[in-house]
Amino acid sequence: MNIGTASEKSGLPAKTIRYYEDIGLLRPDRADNGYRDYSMSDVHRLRFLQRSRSLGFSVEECRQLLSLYGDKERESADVKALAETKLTEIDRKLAELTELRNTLRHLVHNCHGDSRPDCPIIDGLSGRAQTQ
Amino acid sequence: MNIGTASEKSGLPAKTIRYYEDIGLLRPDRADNGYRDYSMSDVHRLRFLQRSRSLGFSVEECRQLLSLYGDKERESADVKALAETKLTEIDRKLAELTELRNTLRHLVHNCHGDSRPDCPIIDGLSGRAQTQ
DNA sequence: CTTGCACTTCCAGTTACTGGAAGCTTTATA
DNA sequence: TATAAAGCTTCCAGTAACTGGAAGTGCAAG
Repeated sequence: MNIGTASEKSGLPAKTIRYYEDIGLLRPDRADNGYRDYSMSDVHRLRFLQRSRSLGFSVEECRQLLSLYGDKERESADVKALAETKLTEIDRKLAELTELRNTLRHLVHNCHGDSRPDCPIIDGLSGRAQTQ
Repeated sequence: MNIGTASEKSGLPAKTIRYYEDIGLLRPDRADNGYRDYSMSDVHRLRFLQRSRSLGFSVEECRQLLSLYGDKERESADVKALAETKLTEIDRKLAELTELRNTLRHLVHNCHGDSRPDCPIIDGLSGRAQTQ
């Protein structure tokens, strides 16, 4: 499929898809007319990149995560260690997102726009306050 | 407190904290010697910025979220609409993170590094596959 | 009193895109 | 079949969000 279709299916702009190719994150085929030709597997990689980037992982972290798949030379222990490191990060992100959601929920339900100067919303937004 | 302490408490590099001041995200006091002087409220803002940036929100989105607090001119409906938009985004991010975690968990527990060529991990990593 | 570390500003470099020009290919319409 | 529009190509420049380093000042400890 052409880059436009891959863009639609992955949620990434065509520009970004070409950029990801430039930095070696995928290598689509080329058709006879010179157009890039994306497989479903390419689209899966792109969707994964779209997601993990939007969740705050760096491009290099995404590269590592992608290497968990399809890299036949990697040792099992190696793969597991990397995946477990990322799992810990993901769990932290989940906890932080949950807290952020709770705070915003509170804001929506309890604040009425009167902006009392003592509204402690910022404390919630910033997570458990460090008093020391 | 000085920028070094604010950096420790917020988890942001001093460089980044100065940058956030440059782009108008906070306005710490200045001591007589010219040093920036951060309050606990500043640190809360910084911690919030650290979190929401690492969770994939842009600086401009963070600016909006920060404006939910302390902007006494905003209308209640306005604040609620913004918060609710962000809540929807956060819920989507939560779902995506949860899926990503499940996929990595599966990888850690079920893949043994033998890299079967039909290992469907990439499908999981990329979310529900779009077959059409 | 001087060594060293933290702070200041300023400017240059990096990461990860993003926009636009110039040109070729394909597709839709007259 | 002509031709216009849309989609693709490369290349180069610009932006966002930092990040590193130089050059200089403040301050606390030995």
